[in-house]
Amino acid sequence: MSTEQLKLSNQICFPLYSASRLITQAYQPYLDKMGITYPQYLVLMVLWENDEISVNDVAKKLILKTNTISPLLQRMAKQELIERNRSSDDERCVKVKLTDKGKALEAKAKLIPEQMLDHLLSDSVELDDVIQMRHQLNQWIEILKDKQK
Amino acid sequence: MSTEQLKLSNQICFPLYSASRLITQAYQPYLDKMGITYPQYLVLMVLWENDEISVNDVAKKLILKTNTISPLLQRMAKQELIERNRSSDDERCVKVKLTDKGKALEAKAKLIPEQMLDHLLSDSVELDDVIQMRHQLNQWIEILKDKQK
DNA sequence: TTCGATTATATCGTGTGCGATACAAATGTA
DNA sequence: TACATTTGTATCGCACACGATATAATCGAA
Repeated sequence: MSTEQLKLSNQICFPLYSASRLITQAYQPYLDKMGITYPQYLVLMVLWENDEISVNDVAKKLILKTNTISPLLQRMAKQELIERNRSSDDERCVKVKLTDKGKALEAKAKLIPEQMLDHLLSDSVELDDVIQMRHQLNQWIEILKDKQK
Repeated sequence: MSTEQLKLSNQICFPLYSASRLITQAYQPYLDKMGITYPQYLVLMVLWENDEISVNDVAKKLILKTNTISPLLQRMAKQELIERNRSSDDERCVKVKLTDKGKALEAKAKLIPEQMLDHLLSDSVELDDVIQMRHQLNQWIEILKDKQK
């Protein structure tokens, strides 16, 4: 195996790590206007698609563990963006749903992607490149999720 | 602009965020054997290429701010992986270099990329795909770094 | 039916990331 | 030379991530 290939996994992990942070930073001005963080924005997106959903299912959709999601949802409940309620079916289960305040953010949030796209595209990174990358990343994520167990 | 395109920035940001975390998790077993974290591994890689380097220059190479790097380096100094010394040229400047213990990790660390590559490649994600993605990500990072200011 | 295993959530400790701020050393300029 | 500005580092507060652990509710097999 060549030295070039030996270094490749480092050379792909670091760009992923950096690009992820930089793009999240590019979201920040828009998220600041809404008073939320990027992980909180992800939770809101899940809840706009799912009326009522368990802590566990939010975690699965975001590929996070409940020990991350649980405090995150507690902070969002404190901000009155969501409501947390024990399920009557299964007393272990906590169901989460949007408050009116949480729902109200949807309109503002829906404008973010369009504004972001201007930041993300350029001469060297075009729409087709991004679509291709998304495809590769999603396949990769599926593989890595399986190995995670 | 189509709905598909409007959603694209979210659909690329989340995969980047998830893939970054999942790949870092895949590194974890190897890093655990060395008793370091992924950001600490990045610092070591910088120091294997640079004998003596300032806190600020480490930060620039890792695209992080000094308020992240500074405590990180302090923890690494406490583990005796590195030494921190005020520069005599410029008293504001703190120079960092590897200890023998830090240098000793290099041999073990150099084996990680080869082992990782097995985890990362598959039928659906081949070497060429990864090389292509790295290229795109690096171009993207340059653009986003400029906009960061 | 009982009791060990599993599941859903929460808590704790540690290590990042990052905005805001502080402070001393160096630099530039009148 | 004075003195405002810039630069390099550190500190503080907060919000993740995540491994380890705890606890209660549910499930499942003898």
